[in-house]
Amino acid sequence: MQTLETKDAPSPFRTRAEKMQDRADKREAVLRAAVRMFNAQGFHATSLDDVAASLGISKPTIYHYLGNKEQVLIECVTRGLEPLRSAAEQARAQAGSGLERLRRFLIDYARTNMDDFGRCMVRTGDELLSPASAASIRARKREIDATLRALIAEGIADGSIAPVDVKMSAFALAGALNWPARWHDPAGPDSPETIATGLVDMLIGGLAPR
Amino acid sequence: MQTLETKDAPSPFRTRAEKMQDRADKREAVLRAAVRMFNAQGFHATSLDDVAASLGISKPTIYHYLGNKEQVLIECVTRGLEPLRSAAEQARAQAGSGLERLRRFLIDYARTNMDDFGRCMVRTGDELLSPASAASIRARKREIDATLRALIAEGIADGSIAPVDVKMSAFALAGALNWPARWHDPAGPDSPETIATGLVDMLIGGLAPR
DNA sequence: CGACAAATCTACTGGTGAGTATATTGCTTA
DNA sequence: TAAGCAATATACTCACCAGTAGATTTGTCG
Repeated sequence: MQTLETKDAPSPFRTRAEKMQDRADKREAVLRAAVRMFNAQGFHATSLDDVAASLGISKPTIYHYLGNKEQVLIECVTRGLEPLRSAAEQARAQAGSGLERLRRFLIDYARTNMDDFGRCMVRTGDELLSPASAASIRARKREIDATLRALIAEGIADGSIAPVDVKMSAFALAGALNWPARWHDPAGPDSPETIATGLVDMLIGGLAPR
Repeated sequence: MQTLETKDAPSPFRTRAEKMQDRADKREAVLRAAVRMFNAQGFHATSLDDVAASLGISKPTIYHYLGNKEQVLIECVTRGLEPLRSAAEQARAQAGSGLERLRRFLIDYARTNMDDFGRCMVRTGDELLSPASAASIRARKREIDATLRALIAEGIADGSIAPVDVKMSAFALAGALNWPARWHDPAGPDSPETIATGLVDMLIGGLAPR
């Protein structure tokens, strides 16, 4: 296998690695196109013919790369979930008070929910998936939720968080930070960063004056 | 028109008023059946044949009462929206500090979002409706949001609410209180009442210790 | 009574969209 | 060079479902 590559004169003969990369890139492009259309029109209202047309390819090509329509959706949701899983992992490993770690996590959580895959993940209810896939996705979401609750509980234990009801607070936080998946306009004036910190600071501080 | 009615021996001959009531009852039954199925399986995945079958009637009967499928959905959303509009009206008219009035409103808001029509209203995005209907629904939702923001602003003005960012707080509150439309299980242990007050109190108090 | 309207059915049409069968082209490898 | 595989297309099939046509029943009103 020729590992030497001429950088400035790209050969039209692709190595095996390059071809795998090509394939991955095309898969990726299909997913990006699909997720945008799912977010804009909804899953059921988006046909794979439409997705294919938007890329200038034909439907069987999508089947070649992704198997079937549900797979396309599952892959989109999975990609939306992954950064959350990773943020949760980090949060659990980090040092600092419960509140500090929670705040960091919540901001990541909110930011992630505003990108294409995150929005799709939030908006995809169980009813769109086969029972088996729905269960698997639910399980992964439950892990995120478990981390959220653990961070709240730790904050309460170390005194950095008030003695709130853990379950209720977790629901309130998740709801407030999932909601932008519905309304956020990437073309709007507020960046995801600004929105994320704005929402989180309000949730931490509450409405009542101190 | 015979206004005399024998209470204990109901006649099989219906008056005009009774017949109008009959008609309204049937419309209502169709909507209840439809909204349940929309919530359980999604709008696109629910056929009117299914809805009809669940009532032991046939599809043309639904068309007789409601025109077409979009009308069914619009009617469901409208019914979900009405209690919110009414709660907003009340809140604007009431006396008390901004925070007190806001709290009352938020609890009504949360409760409403957990009944069948409320859930449907929250979950029905613009993409399911024709542009015209979507615009009309959006306008009504904007009014609710305007009330929410006004109450927050008044609370800030009278000192019962901390000087938060009004827009951000409104989004956070709405998101947290809409979220139960996704996860609340009417058969679960917590009553809508309990959940509503739990969420609202957490949002008012915040996470940070006082 | 006879005409009309309300309520309801069965049986259809027409469109859409997921998924497939099959052909073609060109690269890779024995 | 022949076999095989990857990538892609065209052109289908099949199921489902919104919406409609038209018949039927029944109660109402002139």
